[in-house]
Amino acid sequence: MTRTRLTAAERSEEVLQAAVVAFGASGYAGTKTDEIARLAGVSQPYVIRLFGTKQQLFLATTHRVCDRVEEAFRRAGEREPTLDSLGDAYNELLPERELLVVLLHGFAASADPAIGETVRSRFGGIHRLVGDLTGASPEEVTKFMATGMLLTVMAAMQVTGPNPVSCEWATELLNSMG
Amino acid sequence: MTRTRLTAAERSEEVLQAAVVAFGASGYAGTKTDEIARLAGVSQPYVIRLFGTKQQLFLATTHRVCDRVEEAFRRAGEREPTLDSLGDAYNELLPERELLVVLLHGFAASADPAIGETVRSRFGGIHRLVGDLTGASPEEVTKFMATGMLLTVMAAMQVTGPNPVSCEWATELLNSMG
DNA sequence: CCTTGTTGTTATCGACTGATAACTAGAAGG
DNA sequence: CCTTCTAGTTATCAGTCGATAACAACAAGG
Repeated sequence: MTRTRLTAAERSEEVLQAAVVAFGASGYAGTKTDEIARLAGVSQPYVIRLFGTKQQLFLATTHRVCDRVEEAFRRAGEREPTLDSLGDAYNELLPERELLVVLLHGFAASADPAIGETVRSRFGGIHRLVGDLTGASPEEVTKFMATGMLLTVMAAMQVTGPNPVSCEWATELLNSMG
Repeated sequence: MTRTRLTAAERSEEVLQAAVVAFGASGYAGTKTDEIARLAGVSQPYVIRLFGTKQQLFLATTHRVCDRVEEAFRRAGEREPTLDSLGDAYNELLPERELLVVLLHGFAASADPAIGETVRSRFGGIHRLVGDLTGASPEEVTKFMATGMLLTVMAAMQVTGPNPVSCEWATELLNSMG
């Protein structure tokens, strides 16, 4: 078995995907760079060399996740510029549980100045994007964002997404979300 | 200055209050037991002896926070059994930012089995309590919980509560929450 | 073929951190 | 006063984890 050699950019991409999974599972402080390295199939020091520092890797991961959310929203907006359409798009992101949960971990880690600033900026950007794409009223956009946060929290608690823990209250919530 | 000697129960209470602040700031994995000890004015090994383990201390902290939320809801429900009344009660909890943010850190740390189970159970309990106290429809209760999660996330991002980071999108969200 | 640049590794450090053990000290009861 | 129980400490370990440094291996161009 010959190890495939990739360019630094290609390998960084693979590490980033591994980072989404790992950070999504255990958060910023709770994830070891070694775990990410194992998932990506490289050594731990190489992960550090590619991204400089664990914090920078987490920031890159956060940006990646936000990019994907915005991309999904934009695509949905092109198809049909309504909140329902964007909501469907968000729901289709849910199966990749780690993706959205990385967001939550970012919010939670806002006490770190660099993370806090990044997360505030990206969240604001998504909020604005939703309004711009749909032209919905501030009240409607707020309700949309609130529902999104509830869904994200439920994903973190593993009552939504793949292999959900069965919970009566969870099914009741999901049924009454419209 | 003579050190005041307290009973184990009294000291545990002080440590628990310190734990709310510390865990609220840095989360489960990101908080060191030594930091909690410093805040409580005792030595780090004593914190461990009082609670057995860092995880158990975190679980106790989560229970404490959920108890306080439920207590606030119950009190508000006695005064006036409406969602608006409970919403006001939640807003009055907001100034103690760490309190609600501990919740968020609990959700985020759900990958740990013990924490996940605890957090699911308590969240379900709060959801049920809100319905029981107000008699509101499932749709209304869901919207209430969603708004609560958005507020909690905003508290974590430090755009609500004391000394908020000023953000246009944050003020817009807060104004359109009814 | 050999030099050079880039991908990737192994070895290792140094700081941290939860937990344990052993000891100290204040209070209560006789 | 003395014993005993509990509150609390200091000292310290054992394992972790991010980061650095030095080296190895593969590819490409001359």
